[in-house]
Amino acid sequence: MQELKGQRVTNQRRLLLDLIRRVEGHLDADELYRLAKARDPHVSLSTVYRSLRLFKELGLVEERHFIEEHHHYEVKGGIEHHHVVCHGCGKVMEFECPFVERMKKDASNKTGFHILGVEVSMEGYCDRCQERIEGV
Amino acid sequence: MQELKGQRVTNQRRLLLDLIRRVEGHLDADELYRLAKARDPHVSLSTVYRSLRLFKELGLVEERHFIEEHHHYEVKGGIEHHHVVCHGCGKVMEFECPFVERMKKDASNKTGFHILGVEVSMEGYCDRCQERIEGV
DNA sequence: AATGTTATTGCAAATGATTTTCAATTGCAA
DNA sequence: TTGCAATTGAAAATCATTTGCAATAACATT
Repeated sequence: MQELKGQRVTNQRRLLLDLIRRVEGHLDADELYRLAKARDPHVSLSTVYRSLRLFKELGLVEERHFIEEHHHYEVKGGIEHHHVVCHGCGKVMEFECPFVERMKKDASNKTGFHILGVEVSMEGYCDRCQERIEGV
Repeated sequence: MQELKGQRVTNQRRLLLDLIRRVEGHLDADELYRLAKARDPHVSLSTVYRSLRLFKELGLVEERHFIEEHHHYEVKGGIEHHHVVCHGCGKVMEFECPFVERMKKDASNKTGFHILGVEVSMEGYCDRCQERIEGV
């Protein structure tokens, strides 16, 4: 967005980005911190946050807002997908949504916004939790 | 979810729910606190949070997760709608989305989840901010 | 390889949002 | 009107994230 001069490729950044890429799924800052510390015991949590913000600004990772307070991060790129979160156990599943393009146009017409991103998040109960609750 | 015994109808709860209902839009906890304090100077912020949580659990209000850290709340009921948030000025607009039912079925088939809620949130730039940025 | 500049780091303290603790108060059923 | 449990306000605690600052490390230039 701004400040694109002289970013440096540091060990911690390499490590962190590598981890985010390797671990597929939806890491939060703390999980990433723990993983990173396992490999390099003196990375700091601040650096994790700072790097996440940088990666986000550079468009390398995306930030997700699920039910919880804290955020989750995943690599950008690949197929666009969306998320269902289970209220029972917190499980997150991804799915592709064939309607987003149409929704985008539709919403743009209705609101006058120039729309950059669409996030569809659903909540409910995963198959396992349905059984547990309904006692099938 | 649990504990549905003996809830009491107190002045502050009446006041808070009344405010949320009266003020249409997307209040956050702090705005609600300020509004409430204007009418009854000694409501506390804790009570605002406690009441919001209660209302949410009772299904009276819904919690929204926009770009910002803190949450926004709006009365449940009325027509189901979704949100676009402007990156430039933070403006939030609502729109109705004709695809949600289809999306819900589609996602349910794909993931096996029993889906209770769908939230479509879009981000971009509102008409005013588009002009400002593109210098039209 | 040695140097200087400047981005980056780690740590600790600061912040912002929300939750909890606890003693005092209040709603409500008896 | 009494009694008890639910609710409240105020302050402290917690959780997620950010920031200030002095020490360190990257990288371009000698």
